[in-house]
Amino acid sequence: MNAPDPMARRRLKMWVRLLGVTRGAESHLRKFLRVNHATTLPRFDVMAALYRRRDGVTMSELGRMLLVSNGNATAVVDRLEQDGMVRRTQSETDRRTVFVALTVDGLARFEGLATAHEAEIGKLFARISAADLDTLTEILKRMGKT
Amino acid sequence: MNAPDPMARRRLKMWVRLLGVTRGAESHLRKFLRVNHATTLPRFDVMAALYRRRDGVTMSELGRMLLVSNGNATAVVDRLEQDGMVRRTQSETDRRTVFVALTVDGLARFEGLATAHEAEIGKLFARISAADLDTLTEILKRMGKT
DNA sequence: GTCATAAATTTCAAACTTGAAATTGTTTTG
DNA sequence: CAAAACAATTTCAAGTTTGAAATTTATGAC
Repeated sequence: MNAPDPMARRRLKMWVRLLGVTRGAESHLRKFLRVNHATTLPRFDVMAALYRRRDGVTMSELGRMLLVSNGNATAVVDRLEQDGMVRRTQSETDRRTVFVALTVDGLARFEGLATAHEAEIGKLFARISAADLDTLTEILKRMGKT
Repeated sequence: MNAPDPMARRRLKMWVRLLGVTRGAESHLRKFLRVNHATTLPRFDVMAALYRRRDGVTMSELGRMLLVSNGNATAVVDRLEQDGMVRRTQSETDRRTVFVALTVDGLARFEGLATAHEAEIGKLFARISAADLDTLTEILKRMGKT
């Protein structure tokens, strides 16, 4: 019947590991952001994306950067806007498109968060050797190219 | 001011890649399960956990296996139970604990899903060389040991 | 120019997820 | 034994996430 493909099996094992490590780290980060900084991972992710693109991005771009749906982007941006971290601006040239950008407050807030976040990631993955780190990043980079 | 730690910076880059690859793959799988098999990733994950532990597991164990909260486990199991894929049984010896297990239907359903899922993972990661695959799995295995 | 098509965003319902509080049951300790 | 401490699960409110449908605006074909 189903000829068990050994390569597919190995790929599956890899995927299970990948998912496990990622979920574990996400869980840790979520707790870190909540307890130490009264925020959440999705909010942080949105702010990080807006920090990289300081001039502002459209809602669609934002969704694409974070690999989330439009509806999701809308919801998180709504809440960040209510908190004054983020500002929406309608495009002059195309009235369908909306730009989002960090406010001054949002920028200041994010810079604090980013420092703490980077330090926490540093701790979280402290046990990985420099060699493993680079190997891993390289392989992941290759995997990302689709 | 903040002495930028080069190692922490590299760890952050790795994490961003890791998250990107994982989210991309999750997205793909979610769509695959929805379109081709009318189910969802969390449901699949629960069924997979119950398949590995055919005798049944407690709700707590289930949550721990999947790295999700108790509340989450309860909700997904509720829905799977309504669909007849899963059965709850109270423990005889400790009336607080509840065992969950696949029903006969659930088992049959999962076996179909698992085959298709493994094949899809095979396709999804087909471009990774065997060498990269093993290196990656090894590194992830080391990372998981916490 | 009009109309069909496409694009950008929001809205919506349903599902998922979390963490805290509540419930129920067990165990330990004074 | 009584009561405090602990454990397993569920309930709950809030937030996140999805994909589909609706809305608004732009563009291309005729």
